[in-house]
Amino acid sequence: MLLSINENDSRPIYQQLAGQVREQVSKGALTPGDILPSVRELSDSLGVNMHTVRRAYLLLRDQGIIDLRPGRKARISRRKPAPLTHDAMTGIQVRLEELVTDALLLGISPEDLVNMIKRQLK
Amino acid sequence: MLLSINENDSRPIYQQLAGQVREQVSKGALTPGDILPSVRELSDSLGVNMHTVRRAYLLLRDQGIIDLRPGRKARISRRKPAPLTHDAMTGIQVRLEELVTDALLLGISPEDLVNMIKRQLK
DNA sequence: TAACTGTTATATTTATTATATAACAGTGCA
DNA sequence: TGCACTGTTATATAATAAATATAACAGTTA
Repeated sequence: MLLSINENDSRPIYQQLAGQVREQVSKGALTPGDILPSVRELSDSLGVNMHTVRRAYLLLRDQGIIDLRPGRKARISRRKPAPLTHDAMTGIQVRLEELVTDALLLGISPEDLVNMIKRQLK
Repeated sequence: MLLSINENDSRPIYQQLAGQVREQVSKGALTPGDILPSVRELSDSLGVNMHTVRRAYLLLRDQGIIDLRPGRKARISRRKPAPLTHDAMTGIQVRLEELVTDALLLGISPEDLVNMIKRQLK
């Protein structure tokens, strides 16, 4: 398990943590049944509040990524992730379009962007 | 001129508006010398506060996209876009990272994003 | 001049993020 | 059976960002 906080990332801590778990699940580094650190354990090691970690876990639970049960540690869920809504899809689409055009304005080609995405996965 | 607010876009209004102007400049729908709506005009038509629109204009001015002079309407700048700075590059990088993880949180894989970029080029 | 323009100033509201403390209830192990 | 862990709930507080509300000032233009 590798979870960390990036100061240069403008997103809130709980979103970073949830994103990292989601990413490791999609990579296969975390598989169904795997146990996550407890909220207190992780918040202590990261130096953040318990509720900040918990919020990440709640987000992951709502997205069907993990299972939470009182008294037990969080586990990667065996359930299938919730289906994607149309609104959520178009929101991402719009942002991607603007990112591509902004990058073009700066002299970054779409190919560069694709490479940046791939580099991000390593 | 077509500027609008997308409820499905999680970014603040002023960032959406600035992004739309940048996009139209890169597409050629707006060219140097073109006049933007006044802050009051645009804020009235969008149903938002004057200062929200102004904030978008200030952002665009700082990016060298538009010229602002007291008493005159905002115009698309004739100046050349600033050369690609390290900060601009990391800005794109950060936005891309945010977009990728936001997409991941929604269940959109990085491969899907790559396909969306490629589809956008056709 | 009059009606527009961007600009500055101040203050308030709202929502989000993160923290701080405390207690409660379920789980699992020695 | 205890006891130390677990998630859970509750409350409250602080800091920040985003957006609004009002008002006034100064430059531009018809």
